[in-house]
Amino acid sequence: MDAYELLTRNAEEVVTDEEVRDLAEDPEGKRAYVGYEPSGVLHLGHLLTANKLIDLQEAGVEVVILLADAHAYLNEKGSLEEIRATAEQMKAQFLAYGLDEERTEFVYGSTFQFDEAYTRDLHTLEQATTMNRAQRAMAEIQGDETAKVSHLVYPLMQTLDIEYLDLDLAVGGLDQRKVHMLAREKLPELDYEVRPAIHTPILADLTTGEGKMSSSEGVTISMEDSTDDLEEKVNSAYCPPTRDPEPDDEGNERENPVLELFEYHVFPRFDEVVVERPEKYGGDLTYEGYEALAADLESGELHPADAKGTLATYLDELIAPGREKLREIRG
RNA sequence: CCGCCCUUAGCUCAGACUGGUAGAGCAGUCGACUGUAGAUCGACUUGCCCCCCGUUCAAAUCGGGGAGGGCGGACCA
Repeated sequence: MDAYELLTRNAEEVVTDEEVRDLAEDPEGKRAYVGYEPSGVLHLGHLLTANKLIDLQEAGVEVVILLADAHAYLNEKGSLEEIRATAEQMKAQFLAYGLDEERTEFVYGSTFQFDEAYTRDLHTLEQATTMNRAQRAMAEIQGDETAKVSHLVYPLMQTLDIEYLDLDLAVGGLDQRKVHMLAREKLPELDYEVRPAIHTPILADLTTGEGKMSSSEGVTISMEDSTDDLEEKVNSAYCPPTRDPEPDDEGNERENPVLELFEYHVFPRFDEVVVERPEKYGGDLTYEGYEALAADLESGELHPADAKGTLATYLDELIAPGREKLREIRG
């Protein structure tokens, strides 16, 4: 797989394609980042962007993971001390998941975001940004909480992080899109360079196929899940035998979350997927890519129940090292 | 600083005027049906009624105080 393909595969959006093509010409030594609010337990949402980071490393790009302790503080996730403790757990889980320790730089936001130069730039950016714009950028991240001044500062800091971490590329879920667009617009106003962004999709809710998987309620698969938890959660997933399900009665678009998990979590990490099936149902099946599996589900060759069992097995394998790490950390 | 409105189940809200220890829809859980899930049937669960004090035989409801949230307070009309 060539560098451009590694950078863009499974991406929902690439901004801009020309800039990323340029980057792919000579990826060695270039720097890309994702910022995460520290969390004690990684879930599939984190792992989806981590998959992209693994792709980037394979293409020769240096990866920076911003452990965004100051951002989490702004977002009222606890004291800086508490936040840093969970950040350490997060770091350990990322490495267990498969990020290359030699090529991954973990940076605490608080180590540079309180510096004088940064703070001055932040205030300049505050002058250059309307409240309306900052709030719109933050809306996806903020959720239902009442808007505070901290919520307006939050995306402005993300904008500056891209400059201060000396990056060539910003990576994030599609929920980060407005923040990255704000950054692309504002960085030149401070005489800094524009950087491209790559956005991963937001996967559908497991049980309904609608909306987002980790939208507050809903079932989330995380590093904490036992093998049994995984089986139970995957088994209860919405899974019609098709890749584009009909909208529900209220007209909401639906995806097939089981197929999405195969596409975005399983196939990027495994060259071959084996469906173990009793003779009664036709015996084992082997897939080397997502398309073939999706086509078989669509045709009826692969029954959803067998797809689910297989999915749970592979997700379990992906999560196992992180789960073990968590167990160690917690004693 | 001043004024008005809101706070009841996980969510959206009814009930308050005319005190009698709470309801609906959605969600959720469990069965039936499908070799998955959903849909569809059938059953079930859910509450410091924001907090404190007071009135009362009795307070979600009335009175006082407080907290959290929303909105308004130039000019013109």
